[in-house]
Amino acid sequence: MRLFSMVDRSKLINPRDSRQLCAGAPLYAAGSAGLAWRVRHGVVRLDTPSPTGESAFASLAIAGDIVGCETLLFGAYTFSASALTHCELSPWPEGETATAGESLLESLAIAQRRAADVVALRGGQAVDRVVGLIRLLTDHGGKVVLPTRQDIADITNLRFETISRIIKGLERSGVLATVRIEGVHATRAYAVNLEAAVG
Amino acid sequence: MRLFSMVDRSKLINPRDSRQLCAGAPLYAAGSAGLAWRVRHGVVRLDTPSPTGESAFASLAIAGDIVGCETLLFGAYTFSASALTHCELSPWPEGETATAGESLLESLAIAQRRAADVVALRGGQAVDRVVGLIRLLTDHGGKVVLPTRQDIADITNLRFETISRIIKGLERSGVLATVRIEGVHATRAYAVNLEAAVG
DNA sequence: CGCATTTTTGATACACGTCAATCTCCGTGG
DNA sequence: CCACGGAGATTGACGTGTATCAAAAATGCG
Repeated sequence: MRLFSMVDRSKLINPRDSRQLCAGAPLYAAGSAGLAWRVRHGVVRLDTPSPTGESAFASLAIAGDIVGCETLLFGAYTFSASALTHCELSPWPEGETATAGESLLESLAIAQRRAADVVALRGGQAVDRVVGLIRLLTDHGGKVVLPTRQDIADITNLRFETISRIIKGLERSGVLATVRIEGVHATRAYAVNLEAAVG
Repeated sequence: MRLFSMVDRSKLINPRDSRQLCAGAPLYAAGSAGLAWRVRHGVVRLDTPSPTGESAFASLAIAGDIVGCETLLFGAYTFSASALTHCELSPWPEGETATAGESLLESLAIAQRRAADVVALRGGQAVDRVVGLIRLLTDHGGKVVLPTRQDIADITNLRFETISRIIKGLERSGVLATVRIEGVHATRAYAVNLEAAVG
C-alpha cells in the first residue's frame, strides 16, 4: 500500500448524487440508519443525544470531512447531524474501493485535526473562541454566513447573549461588516477582516 | 467488503513490539517522523503546537484509539503525544492489511466518538467536567490513577487550583478515596464511587 | 401590517480565575 | 537517620468574565 500520496477524487463524483441542505436543516438523527456522507461545501453540526433527553453539541464537520460512517459499521448513526450553514454533501464511499485504505487513512487524519480545532473553540477568552469559529467558517473570499447566535453559543460553550455582545463588538471595531449576498439574511452575512482581530 | 463485523485482532499482536510509557513521558513530538501507534492501555494526551510557541491541549486517546497516523500520510506528526497515565502502545498498522478498510473505518468511528467525549469535557459546570474525565479514566474495577492537577486542568479548560478544590471536595463527599496501588503515588491513586457524584 | 422569532441591550449575580502563602510528598546527600 | 530542596498540591482572599434574568428592538414571514 502506497502511503505518501493522495487521491484525486474529483472525477469520481457524480453531481446527481449530491445533496443540498439549507442552514438549520437536519441531515439524519442519532439511532436511525442511512448513508455516510462526505461534506463538499458548508458546515455540518453533530450532536450527541444526552442522557437527559435533549442533545448536546458534539462536533463539527467541514468540507472534506466524512460524517455518519459509523452507520456502516453499526447500522445506526451515533450522532444527529444538521446543516450549520447552507451545505452540499455527497454519499460516501465514492466508489474508489481500490484506494479505500488510503482514503480512509486520510479521513482519519482529517477527523483528528478537526477534533483538535473544535476543542480549541472551547478554550480561552470568549472573543477568541468566536473569532476562531468565524475563521473556520470564512471562505477564501473573506465572506461568511454566520450560523444563529444560539448555534455559535453551543459550539463555543457560551450563552447567546454573550455571542450577541461579542459579534456586535466585532462589527463596531470593524472586524465584521454586514453585507448582502444574493438574498441571504442580512444579519447573518458578513465580510470579514480577521487580521484586525489579532491586534 | 463486509462492513457489519469487527476483527478479532488479539492474536495478531506481538508483545515484543509493544511499548510501555510512564505517566508524563513523551511519545513523539509534532513535526518529527515515526510510527503510528494503537493505544492498548492507559491514556495519551495530544497537543497542538500553538502559534505562540507553547503547545495547547488538543485531544485524548484511550485504549483502542490510534495516534500519529498522519505521519504515514505526511511524513510528520501533526500533534505531540505524551502519556497521561502509565500506558502501553503497539505499532500500527498491525499487519492485518487484508482487513485494513474495515479496521480503519472502525478507527474513524472511534475517533469521532472520542472527539465528542473530549468536547463534552469542556462544557458545563466545573465539577461535572472533572467527574466526566475521571469517568473516562476509571478502570472496570473502579480504580483510577489521576493525571496531575495541571493535566486535568488543561483537558477541562480550568485552572489547577480549581481542580485541586474540586478533587478535595470529591474526596470529602466520599466520591473519591485515596488508595495505595503497588507503590503508586498515593495522592494520585483513587477508588471511585461515581454514582455518588450524580446525586 | 401584525405576529413570531431572533437579536440586542441593561443590570446584577456568581462561578471560576488570579495571586500568594503554605503544606505535603519524595528523592538526595551528608 | 535526618536535613535539605524541589515539584506538586492545598488553601485563602479577592477580582473579573460570563451567566442570568428581564425587557426592548430588529428582522423576516404570511
